[in-house]
Amino acid sequence: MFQKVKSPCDFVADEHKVLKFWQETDTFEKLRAKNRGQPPWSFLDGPITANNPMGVHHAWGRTLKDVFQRYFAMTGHELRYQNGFDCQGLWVEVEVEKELGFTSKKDIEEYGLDRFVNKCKERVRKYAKVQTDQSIRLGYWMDWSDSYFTMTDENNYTIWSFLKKCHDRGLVYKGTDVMPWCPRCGVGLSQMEMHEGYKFIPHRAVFLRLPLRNLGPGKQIPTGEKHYLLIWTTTPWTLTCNVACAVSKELTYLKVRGPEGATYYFAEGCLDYQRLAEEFKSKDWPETAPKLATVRHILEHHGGCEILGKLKGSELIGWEYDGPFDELPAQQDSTAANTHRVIPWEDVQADEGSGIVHIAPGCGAEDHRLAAEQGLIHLAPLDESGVYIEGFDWLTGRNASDHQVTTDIIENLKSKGLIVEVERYPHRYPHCWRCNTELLYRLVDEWFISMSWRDEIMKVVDDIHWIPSYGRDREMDWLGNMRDWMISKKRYWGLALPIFECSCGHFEVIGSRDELQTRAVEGWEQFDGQSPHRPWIDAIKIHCEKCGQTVDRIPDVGNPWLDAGIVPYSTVRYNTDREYWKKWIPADLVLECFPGQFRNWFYALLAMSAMMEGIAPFKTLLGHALVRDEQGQEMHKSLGNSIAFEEAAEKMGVDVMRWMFCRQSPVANLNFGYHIGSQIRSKIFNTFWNVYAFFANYARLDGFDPATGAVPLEKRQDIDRWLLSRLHQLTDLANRSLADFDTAALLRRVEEFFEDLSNWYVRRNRRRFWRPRSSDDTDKLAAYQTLYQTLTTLVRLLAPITPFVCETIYQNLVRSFDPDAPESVHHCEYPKAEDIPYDQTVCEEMDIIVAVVSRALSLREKHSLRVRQPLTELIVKSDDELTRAALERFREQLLDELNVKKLSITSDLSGEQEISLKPNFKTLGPKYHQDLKTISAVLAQADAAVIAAQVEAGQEVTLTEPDGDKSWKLVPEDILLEKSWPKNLAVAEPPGHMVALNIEITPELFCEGLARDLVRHIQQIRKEIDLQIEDRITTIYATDSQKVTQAIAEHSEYICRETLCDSLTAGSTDNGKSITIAGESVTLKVNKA
RNA sequence: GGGCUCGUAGCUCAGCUGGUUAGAGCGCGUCCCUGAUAAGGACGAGGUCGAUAGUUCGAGUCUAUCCGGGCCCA
Repeated sequence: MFQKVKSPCDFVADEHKVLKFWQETDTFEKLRAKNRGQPPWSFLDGPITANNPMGVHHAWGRTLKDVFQRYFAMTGHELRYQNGFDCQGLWVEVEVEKELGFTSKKDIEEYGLDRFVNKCKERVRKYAKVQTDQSIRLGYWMDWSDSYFTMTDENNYTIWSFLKKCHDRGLVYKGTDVMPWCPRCGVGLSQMEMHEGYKFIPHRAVFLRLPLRNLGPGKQIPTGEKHYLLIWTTTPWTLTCNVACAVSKELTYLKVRGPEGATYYFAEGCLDYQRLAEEFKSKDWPETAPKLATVRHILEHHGGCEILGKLKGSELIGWEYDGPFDELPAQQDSTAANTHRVIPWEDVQADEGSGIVHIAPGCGAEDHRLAAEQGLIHLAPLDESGVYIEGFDWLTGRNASDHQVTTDIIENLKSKGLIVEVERYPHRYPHCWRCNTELLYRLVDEWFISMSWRDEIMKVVDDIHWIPSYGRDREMDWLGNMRDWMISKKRYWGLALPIFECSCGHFEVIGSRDELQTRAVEGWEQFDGQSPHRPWIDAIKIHCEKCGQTVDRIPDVGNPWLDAGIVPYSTVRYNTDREYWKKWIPADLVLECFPGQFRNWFYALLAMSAMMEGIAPFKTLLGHALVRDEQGQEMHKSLGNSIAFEEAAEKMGVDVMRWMFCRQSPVANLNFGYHIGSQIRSKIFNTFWNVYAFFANYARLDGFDPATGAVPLEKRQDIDRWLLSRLHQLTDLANRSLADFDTAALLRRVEEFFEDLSNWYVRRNRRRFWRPRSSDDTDKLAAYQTLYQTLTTLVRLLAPITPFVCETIYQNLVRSFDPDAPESVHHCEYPKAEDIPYDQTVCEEMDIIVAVVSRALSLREKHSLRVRQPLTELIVKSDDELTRAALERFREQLLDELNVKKLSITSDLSGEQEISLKPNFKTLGPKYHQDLKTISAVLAQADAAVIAAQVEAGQEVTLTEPDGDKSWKLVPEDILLEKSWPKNLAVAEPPGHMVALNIEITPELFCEGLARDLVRHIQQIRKEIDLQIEDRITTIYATDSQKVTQAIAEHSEYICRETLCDSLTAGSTDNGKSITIAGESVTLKVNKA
């Protein structure tokens, strides 16, 4: 027996009940047991950073992961269900530092590396637990006792083996690069970290002039003349390390007589370039910065700007000049001071600045690269804290980020006569996302993996099915453009890079713990028993195989994407059980948030797997976009628009949340919020639930038994076959879309299906369920069985998407009757289309019926005819065989739905039209002059149908004066036909089905309409006084209306039958309800019988 | 500067390999329906489908160029 179903449903409360049910009955474990030994379906989870509670944005990916895992479980596959936690890296360090109130690396070192690293591990474990609990709440079915952690020994040592492979191929090297550096934290920042901290702020920028020593080798400057390169920079502190100036060979440069009558060189395009003109208009422009002047204005302001000539950039190459700080020991000792010259660089533009770019290879990433190409000297001026090192004279010991230093540098340049202009220049400048310090660019030694073998990685990209397909192009673009992989980070909590570098220049990479033990000559005792992390591993020393010296490990830790990239190996028993590994890798699916991962996880996965085995470690990659707030703004805690996962789960329910994620196209950002959530709940969930409640409650009253033999299809109604056909189509689509990882396509169709189910099938068939109990009511049984099959199929079909509500319904509809049925809906087989009957014609015909109904309702609407008012006739014009068949088949449905007495189908409606004839005065006038009046009169009297037929046939029309003998021969153009529909006919013209409704209301029809109105109001009163569906009543009415009295007299039997009324009598209606129906007043009093 | 992507109603978005009259939800207005309904339905207003050119019998859809937004790389 079904449990009574309450409506509306408290979905959130039910979710908690289901969670408890799953836990108490070990549903998940039983599912795994059931599928053990089935063909594998392999999902590889990208590790989530276990550093904070997960947010609603994580729930998107996790929902999709769960959906596909559940689908493949229901289609009979064995799965691994392994979740992953990302553990190591600066993210965690930063949070632990915050917890401990640390502000610098020094604080960590003083606190003790071992304690600090243990704190990091602790934090990871803590948030792994939090995220696990949150995921369980989401309904994410994973083996939570078996999550992998990237900080495990297995993970770290497997990375070692990867690094060793790289080293064996000669790909590991120590290099120097200029990177953004936080002088306060003493650490370089990766590109990703940079994103957080850009701010639009003004800095002092300078135009300065550098005196030319010559105009190329052997070309002296004429005696008495002064020639200058005009250059511009926003970072005056880097001028100390200038070694060259770059120009574009293609650009045109000007030779200009400028301030002090000297000659200046700069790019032509810069002369009148409107610098930051757009930005100046924006709201972000800092008040402290005035509008920028053009180069022409600056020069004119300082003494003139007279163009002397033009030359190609290529002509400037090789010119030598005096650097701005040649007197510094660093410049002298490195010989940079003697080598300042103009070099070519294709990236130089003629817009901002002067088109001549100051190059300081130790202070800028691009400068550094250019210098490497051109063999320039590097000057690296800063130490870890951003302080000038030895060799910079008066600057040594001072901090480059100190604004006073900038001031002093500018003063120094002024005193040398090199400054042309100082300005406040607003630009987007990176800041440390942790401490807000302005970043500097600093030359540092780091460890790299050469990407000279990138073609090997690119080769596996095409073994992957990318969803969306442009993912492939994005990844290829990255692989083609990426630079060597910087794998080191000068921090504490992370992979210990197994690199031992000897002072003799030789370095080795250790590939395993065993190898480390074999090679260790010192420190093994301290290390043994610890995880391979700092500081314990730092104790180990080996002997250099070249020179025999005792060697330390380099202190750096690894790039965290190494940790995540190795998981297709480290977590799938690559090192211990190769058969097992082969069973699960390549994985069938990887599913992550797209942005960022092309250069992060996807890249690391592909690169590492290409190196390890030369394969792509997964077959399909599904990427999804970002979660935004309801307005489409990024969610930020600081903006107050972010929604915590728990809050959303308890407020909207996770099934609703999952629906929201699944109906979204993964390509587009998702606008997440409660309005959208409640819309989904009311539109989707309430509809589904109400159909279910309707079914269950009536089935319960009627004692419907699902085990009763099925009514044969041919004995069911067409509308039953139609609903099942729709269900067949939906099931077919569901299998195809889920196998294609396309939930959005499925849910759009499910939403349409709910519409069909609720607003058509149930609405149209309500009366079949209401009929009193009788043992041989096959039609009623057919209705129950049809709806039962539909609902029990739906819960299985939607179980992967909304596992909670489907479980609730399944338990009541299936398990309450059949204890042998699978214990959970998630143990069921996924529905198959071929198990559900399909009749294409009935679907097509129903579409026609719905369209005709819509047109007819529209006619009622236009003529203000409520549907309760019966009408005599509906006429549909159609020559189409299918349409005619549809109308015949669903004749009764149409009559009932539209409340009309009769349906006529015709191939020609024009016979209904009234035709009137009008003389065409324009053509008749010139021909008949004074007869015109008579002709008009005769025409008005004539048989319009006959004449119209002649006119339409293009025939001549003869008009004869009735009482005279005059006649006229008119050509068709002389007569204008005006067609109109008779007053009693409302007609919907094409396009669309042509439908006519007879809108004449006879007194009998009016009475009948009143009776229906009365029924409606009595039903409303029943509801208001809280009667049960099966309660009987007595009704008393009072009215002055003749028409109402008549309606009741004529239709009392009908009214009583519909309202379960035992007596309907006129009388006193104290406390009755007064209503107005069709303009007539009546008071009703209803009592329980 | 290069790569990718997006541009459809006031807002959020559908629109498959080109094919009748470009759709839905929300919002707005006017009605209607309701013993499954904290619901629902109909109608209306609201669109140069970013622009231009091309291919085609036919372009929201394909091509090119441009404009605008986003992401990535430089």
